[in-house]
Amino acid sequence: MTDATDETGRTGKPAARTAPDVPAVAHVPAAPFAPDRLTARAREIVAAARDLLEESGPAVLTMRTLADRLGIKAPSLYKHFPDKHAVEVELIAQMLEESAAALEAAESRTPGSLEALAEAYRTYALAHPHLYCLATERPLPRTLLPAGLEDRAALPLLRACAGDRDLARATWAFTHGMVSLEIHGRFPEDADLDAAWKRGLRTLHP
Amino acid sequence: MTDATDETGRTGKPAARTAPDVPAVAHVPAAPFAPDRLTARAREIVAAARDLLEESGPAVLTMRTLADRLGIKAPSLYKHFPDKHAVEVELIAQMLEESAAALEAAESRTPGSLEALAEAYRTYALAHPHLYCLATERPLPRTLLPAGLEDRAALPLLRACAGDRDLARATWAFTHGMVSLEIHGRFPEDADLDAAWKRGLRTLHP
DNA sequence: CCGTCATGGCTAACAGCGTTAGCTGAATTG
DNA sequence: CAATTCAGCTAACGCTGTTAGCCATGACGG
Repeated sequence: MTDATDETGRTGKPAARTAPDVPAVAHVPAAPFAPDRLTARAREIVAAARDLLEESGPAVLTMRTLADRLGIKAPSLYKHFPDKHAVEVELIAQMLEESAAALEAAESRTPGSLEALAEAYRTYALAHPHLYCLATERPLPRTLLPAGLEDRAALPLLRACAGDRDLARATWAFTHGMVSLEIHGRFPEDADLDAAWKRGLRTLHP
Repeated sequence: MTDATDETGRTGKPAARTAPDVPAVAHVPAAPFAPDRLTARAREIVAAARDLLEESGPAVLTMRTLADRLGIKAPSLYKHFPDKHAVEVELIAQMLEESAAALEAAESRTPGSLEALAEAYRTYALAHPHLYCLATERPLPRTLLPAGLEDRAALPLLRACAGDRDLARATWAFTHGMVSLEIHGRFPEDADLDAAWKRGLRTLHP
């Protein structure tokens, strides 16, 4: 569990009195989401990286193939990012941002519905499996992410759980576990996953 | 989702009439578990690989460092395994075997207890996080694994769910999700994970 | 208008990765 | 004793992320 390269962060929040101190309204865009986070060229690079990742998987997302796709040479990428990890961080931020948006949309379509949130989560993850795994199968680079993004991604589910953090975490674990096992093909081929989803959601939210 | 290197397998079993056609007794060692699966030297190599992985993580598990630890040169490893993936497959098999054993032990200690199974699962995974991730975050190399091992690892939970496959899958997803998120430090630092585990297990098995 | 400087490309190179080819000495076997 | 297999070795290839250092372009201040 000692992987060295890690982030510890998670700034304060006064420790939370398990009761709902959760904002009741959705769509407060938590952080202003600085648009000058990246230069225009850097955004192009991230876009190309994302195409590459989603099309062909992480093994193909290489500084050289990435540069190729942009018509430049690999070392030039280092004029825009300090290292490969930094462009991966941007991809992780995109995934967080988009899945938060997907959850917020589901919430405003069907307020309070856990099923709607779960469906949105599953749909987004399965539509972007490589991106989902990239963002999910390593420690969160919290200190490098836009402020508030992690919380924003978590809030819709917490709201649907009426502020019950334990239930929200258990539900998140269930949905993440289903998606993760599904993406990696760990269920038997003939497994009825829709039924497993329904079963899990029904027992978690009776 | 097209990762090329994959295994499709999952040999037959006549499709299962959702009802418990599950063996009622534990500890039937499903497959004879051929001890000549590997030569003695190959087993030494796998043991060294495992030490390396568990001590220092996947980035350090390199053909060269592995050879170093054995006092030989990297190319010599290819006299014993066709490639690196083949030694990883052995590590995956070890993880499956050991976690199956841990679940079977918990089952025979406290028959029918989901809590006991979940605790055994969580304890094993957190004791071997790198191994757990290695075995879990890629498609199962089913065709290369000892026959019956995957099923054996799944059976205790299926028994505790009285043969209800949907419930067993939902529960597996929950436990895997909790462990995965915990290993990668995705929960807030101050999160009470014991409470989340209890909450999830209680609602899944009232 | 001209010098200065930042920007964003480039080539060459390094260390480390998985892996292959081909050699060699020791042990086993017919 | 000859032949063969085993298990090590060195050298090398193509790939990876990354660094150093060079050069053209364009913006800007005096």
